[in-house]
Amino acid sequence: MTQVDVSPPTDFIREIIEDNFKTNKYGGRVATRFPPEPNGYLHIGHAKSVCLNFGIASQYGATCNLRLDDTDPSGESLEYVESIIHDIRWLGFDWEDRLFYASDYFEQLYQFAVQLIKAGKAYVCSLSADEIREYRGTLTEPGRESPYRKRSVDENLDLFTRMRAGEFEDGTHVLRAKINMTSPNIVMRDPVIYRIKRAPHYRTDIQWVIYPMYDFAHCLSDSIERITHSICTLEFENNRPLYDWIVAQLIADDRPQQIEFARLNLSYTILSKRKLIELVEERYITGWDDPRMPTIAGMRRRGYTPEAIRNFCAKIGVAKKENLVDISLLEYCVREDLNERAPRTMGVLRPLRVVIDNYPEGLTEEFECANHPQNPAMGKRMVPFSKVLYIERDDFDENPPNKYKRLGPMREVRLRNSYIIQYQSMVKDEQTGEVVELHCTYNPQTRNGPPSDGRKVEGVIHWVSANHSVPAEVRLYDRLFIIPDPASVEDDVTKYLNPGSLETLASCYVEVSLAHATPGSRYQFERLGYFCVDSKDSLPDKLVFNRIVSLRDSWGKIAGQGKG
RNA sequence: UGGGGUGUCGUCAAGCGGUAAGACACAGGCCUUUGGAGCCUGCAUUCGGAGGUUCGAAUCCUCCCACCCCAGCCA
Repeated sequence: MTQVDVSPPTDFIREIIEDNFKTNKYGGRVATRFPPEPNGYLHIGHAKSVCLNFGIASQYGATCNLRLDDTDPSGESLEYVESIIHDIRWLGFDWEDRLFYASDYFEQLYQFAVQLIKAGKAYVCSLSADEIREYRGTLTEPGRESPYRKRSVDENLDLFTRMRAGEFEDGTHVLRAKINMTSPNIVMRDPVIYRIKRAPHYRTDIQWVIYPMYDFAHCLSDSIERITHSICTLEFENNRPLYDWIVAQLIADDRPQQIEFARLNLSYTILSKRKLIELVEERYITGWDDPRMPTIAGMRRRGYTPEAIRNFCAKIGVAKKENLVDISLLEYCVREDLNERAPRTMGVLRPLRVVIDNYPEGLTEEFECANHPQNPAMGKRMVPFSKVLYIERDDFDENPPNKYKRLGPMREVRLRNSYIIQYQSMVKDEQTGEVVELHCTYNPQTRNGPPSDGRKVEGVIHWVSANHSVPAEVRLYDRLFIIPDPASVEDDVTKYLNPGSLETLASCYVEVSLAHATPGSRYQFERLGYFCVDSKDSLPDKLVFNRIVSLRDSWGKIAGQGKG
């Protein structure tokens, strides 16, 4: 299978790395890391960062560590760690034996803090949280120095030791870096670097009651791991001076450099962990792996491939500009990949019964069908044909609109991989007027070609033999939100959830070859889209398919409204 | 009104002083037993705006404008 071309992407980060090679910074060494906090599932935005960090590592023959940034016990859990590990592996990346946890560094980090105190660069502040906020000043007014700022090194050491020993309640003391309360950058106004938090940590349990803050832990974790390029998102730009300050106090050489890039925003969805958690907890969707979710788990269950996601990440590029990537690009990448690898099959989602009047009663023919018309290597399968069939309701119209190429009164149409049939009559429900059955005739000569008189039959529709197909449930998914940029709404974003994001069709029929389709396997239902056997709900005797993505539908555009 | 960033096609995004890549989307057309796939064509005289430097500027300078981030003991 020819791999989608992913020519080595070039971006400003790789430029920096290559500049570093020229100046011999880090001695030609490159080391990156992907540092998620285990307080939620990874989503497509994380995938961008994963691809960036691991991609750079493999491109330069370097390493990328996986580091769980678990410095705040509230909200972090093993479940999230496991999901993160699983998702990154599934995406196709490997960190070998370099799985690290910030919590593994707690002792070292503590010692670094002691070092800072001894250097007179940190102090224990006993102001309340509210007071610290007041002293911090505002965006336009400078802050004021804490009355505790002048504590002696010995007193600070004593207090910090006792903080660790658990002598104090939450919030009574913090350790602060002594930098500059009048800095125009608020981050530099004596930032808190340690807080007391009597909460059990999912890994260290109750061993610690003080935890380092991100700004302190992250740069030093990077240093401990000898990371060279610490890539993070734009909102940390203000924190970079602090990153550099801490590292400058404590690390002798090969100090890591932080580089910020713009996080991914995807249209019609939301990539804020906080909001995603809300969707899960408030049950707006079924869980982190709901196929409508932009999470890796959700996309995996939906049927997206790692290749498609990686290719998407390569296509969107890396820059510093805030962006809103059109979700149609993701869908394009999914189709591009699935078009190559998904075997073709036939399935009827909204069945309409068709009786072939002149077809022998009780006869069953087996037609050999290509699994992939453009790729003979994918082989063939047998598809049974008989007198009673199901076709898609959409493929018959009592009053065909202009340009409609499918079946209608007095029309004929090609059954995909089979005969041309001709309309004879229809049966309607007396109550509703709904068409419930069609009667057609077939032309036995047209199995493998056009009618003998050379008539051209344009329409081709898919079908399934009523007695030889298997019932299935099909879940049709659509974008999660009805507005292009749900992330930008001020009020309750759940108001903009797409009520039609899931449509369940319980009475579908798929061809017999699918009877033993295994969970997670993907197929194209010809003319409809790509479908994946649901890995959670599908059973051998009750198949459930997720629609991964529809096929491009140029008729839907002409008709004005694409239907499932 | 402080500081830090960013502004190139509808959406991403190249471009790094020599006269606007590419992709998605969109619009036409060809082909077709998937209205799929594939193929072809079109799609920024202009780079947030205004000045300036230069033979030449999206790229350099000046001023202006817009948007994003920062006042968690979150990350």
